[in-house]
Amino acid sequence: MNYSVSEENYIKSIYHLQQQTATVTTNSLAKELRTKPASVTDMLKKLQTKQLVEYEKYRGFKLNATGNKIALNIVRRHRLWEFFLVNKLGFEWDKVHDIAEELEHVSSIELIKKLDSFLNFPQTDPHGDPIPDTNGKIAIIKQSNLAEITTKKNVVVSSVSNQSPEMLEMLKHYHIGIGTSLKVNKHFIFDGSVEIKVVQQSACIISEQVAKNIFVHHD
Amino acid sequence: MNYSVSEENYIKSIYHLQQQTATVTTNSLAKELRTKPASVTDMLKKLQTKQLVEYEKYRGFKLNATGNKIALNIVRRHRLWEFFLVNKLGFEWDKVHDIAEELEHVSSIELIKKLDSFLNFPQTDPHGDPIPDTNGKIAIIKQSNLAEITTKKNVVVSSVSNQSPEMLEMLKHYHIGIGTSLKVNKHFIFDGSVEIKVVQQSACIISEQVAKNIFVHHD
DNA sequence: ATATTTTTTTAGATTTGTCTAAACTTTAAT
DNA sequence: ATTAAAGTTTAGACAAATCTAAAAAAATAT
Repeated sequence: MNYSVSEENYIKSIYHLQQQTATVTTNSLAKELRTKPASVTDMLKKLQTKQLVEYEKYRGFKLNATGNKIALNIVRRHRLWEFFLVNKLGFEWDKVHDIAEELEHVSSIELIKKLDSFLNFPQTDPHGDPIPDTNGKIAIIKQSNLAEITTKKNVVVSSVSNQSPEMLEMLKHYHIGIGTSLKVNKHFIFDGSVEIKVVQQSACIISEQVAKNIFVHHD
Repeated sequence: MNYSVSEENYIKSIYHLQQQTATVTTNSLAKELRTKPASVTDMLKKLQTKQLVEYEKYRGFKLNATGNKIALNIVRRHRLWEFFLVNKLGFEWDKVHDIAEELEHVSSIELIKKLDSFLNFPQTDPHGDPIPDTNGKIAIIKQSNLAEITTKKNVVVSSVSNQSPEMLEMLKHYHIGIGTSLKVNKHFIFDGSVEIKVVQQSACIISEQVAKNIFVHHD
């Protein structure tokens, strides 16, 4: 089965919202897609008749198994393209989202297969998010952010949840990227700021807001 | 100014048809786009109000300077993607057209700039067709096909006009590709077939039909 | 428990791109 | 020069995706 660009965008957005709340509301989806609630209702009826969502009037909705698989396929394409854009074309990671958003809808299966192989089967995209495999299997990387982690342990940056240019600028300044090793020295209770020590850099302090956006796993 | 996928397809098709006849007819464009003449008329009115074509009722139409520039930009994107698909992802040249047809509509200017650079600024696509530059300048490669060329000269295959799997199969069999050096030994008047000698291969005879589709330039 | 606010859905309209069938031009044939 | 055929345009309809405004349902506040 083939889906329109619009349908794919809805499916993908529902998927992303479900990562936070199991069931998604009309309003939240409208906001995510920068559209109006009425449009969401319309499209949801369509997705329901196509048997991709479970939907009950006024009650919210969620993807069923089929919908989930499709979503993961779109996410796969998106993240492979992001990897390509950053690692082959030399884009900064804060510039690739919108372009990948267009590329992900190109429908050739063979294309994605060959792209994957060309990129050498990457496991995560440039922001550290895992790339689902062909069957829609996605690695669950259990990770904690720098605000909640216990001190004195060596950790590796696995992903960054805020991908804005402003965040990228900060991270560059601190010499932090995906894969960077660092250690948390101390949490300051007063404002929640955190002192960290990036390898080969002198220790520095980051605000709680920044700390919450940097996710790490134990090496 | 930004154009819809549909508008871009019309512009590109008009451009291609104009290579053969200076002014394009409704029917021929409908055939090219696999749509109905009525739809063509509708879209042409739109392109006219957008000032991209010169159009007179019942009289055919052609791109104006603006339309031409836009067309060349689309052709540029298409051919760069074809080059990428063949030379980076390892597609056979007969499989890339439809995929490039989708990729060409991705709108980021920066993307094409970086892709061009990543591909090392190729001058021609995998079929030997020249890639227009950013300003819409396109090299006019004067070329002749093997049916019309005078014998005994060393020539280099510059492009192939029929890009079907069947043609690719033949060319592979004869060890002919873009850039292959060969010599025409003899034209047979009876059926128009041509004896050629590909470097490092023994001489062979190709039909007139094949000969007409292989274009060469003098080395 | 009732009233108010928020959220969601419906009804009806709009835009884009397409189509069919009928009308109209142009071209070709006698 | 008429007629027939071919090509083109118009008129009106349709599907997809969106919107606004009004109605309906659910959540919240008094």
